[in-house]
Amino acid sequence: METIRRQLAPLVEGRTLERVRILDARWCRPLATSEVIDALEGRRVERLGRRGKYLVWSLSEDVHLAQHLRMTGTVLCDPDPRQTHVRVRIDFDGGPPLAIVDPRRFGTGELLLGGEALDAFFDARLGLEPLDERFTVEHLRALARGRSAPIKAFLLDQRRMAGVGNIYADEALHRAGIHPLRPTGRLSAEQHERLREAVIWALQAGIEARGATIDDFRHVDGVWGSFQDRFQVHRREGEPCARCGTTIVKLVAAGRGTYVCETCQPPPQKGRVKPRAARRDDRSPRR
DNA sequence: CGCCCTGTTGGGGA
DNA sequence: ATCCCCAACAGGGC
Repeated sequence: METIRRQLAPLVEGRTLERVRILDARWCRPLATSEVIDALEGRRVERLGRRGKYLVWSLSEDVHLAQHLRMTGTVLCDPDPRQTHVRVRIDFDGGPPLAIVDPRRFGTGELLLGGEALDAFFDARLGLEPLDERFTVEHLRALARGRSAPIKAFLLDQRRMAGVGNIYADEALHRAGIHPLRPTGRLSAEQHERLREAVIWALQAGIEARGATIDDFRHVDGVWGSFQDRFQVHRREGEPCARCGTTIVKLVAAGRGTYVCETCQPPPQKGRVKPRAARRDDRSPRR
């Protein structure tokens, strides 16, 4: 399987889930597998969509399934019977069956009854997507104001902006010339502008490298590798920075392996922090 | 061969 | 608000 809109959606939209087998009880926790199966079987797929890193199955009678593939999940169409790590199997009223395959078993499927429950689920988890036209520099600055967390943690927090993963964060920070450990709230206005541009650039570069669209997932056999070749810093420890030649180093930020050119991305000052007078316009940031 | 570390993610508890 | 660890497995280095 390659994509949501282009391949998977045409395959499943309009079809009825005839039989759903959940082979891994953890997939739909905390609900029981029987509960989820009962809610899904016999319903028609109205639309297969995407929100952030979630794949969203919208079924008849306003029933929704928010599926996340996490690290190692894939959706396979008409899988080999010997396929390992099959966690969910779906048979339709016609067309090939689907298998949700996930060696590491991090993937999840959340049953959401009604559009309100669906929106509440995502409102609690996802911010605007960087490619959303509403994601302006002003929006970014408002989100960043007053935050002390490292900018990399900020980028990875899906509640602030949705859809940016570890690789995109590294690539964007390198392009913007910002060190991943810089405190989010201390970036200049110009850095916010550069960062916004860089995140959008990184997402579009990834999309283009795979010949994909924004609604496509990365779980495509053989396509992921071609994207890796384009990384500027991610997983390039010990290699020279393409821009300045400095050796790329690896560190940990936000609990994730993080790659950086410390010439292009100057580290924040270490040691004690200078005491700062309280700022006048210290309004509490939204939410 | 075994042990240890790492990882395309997100949540819960400290 | 932030940080750390955890989920469960495969693959690579030693």
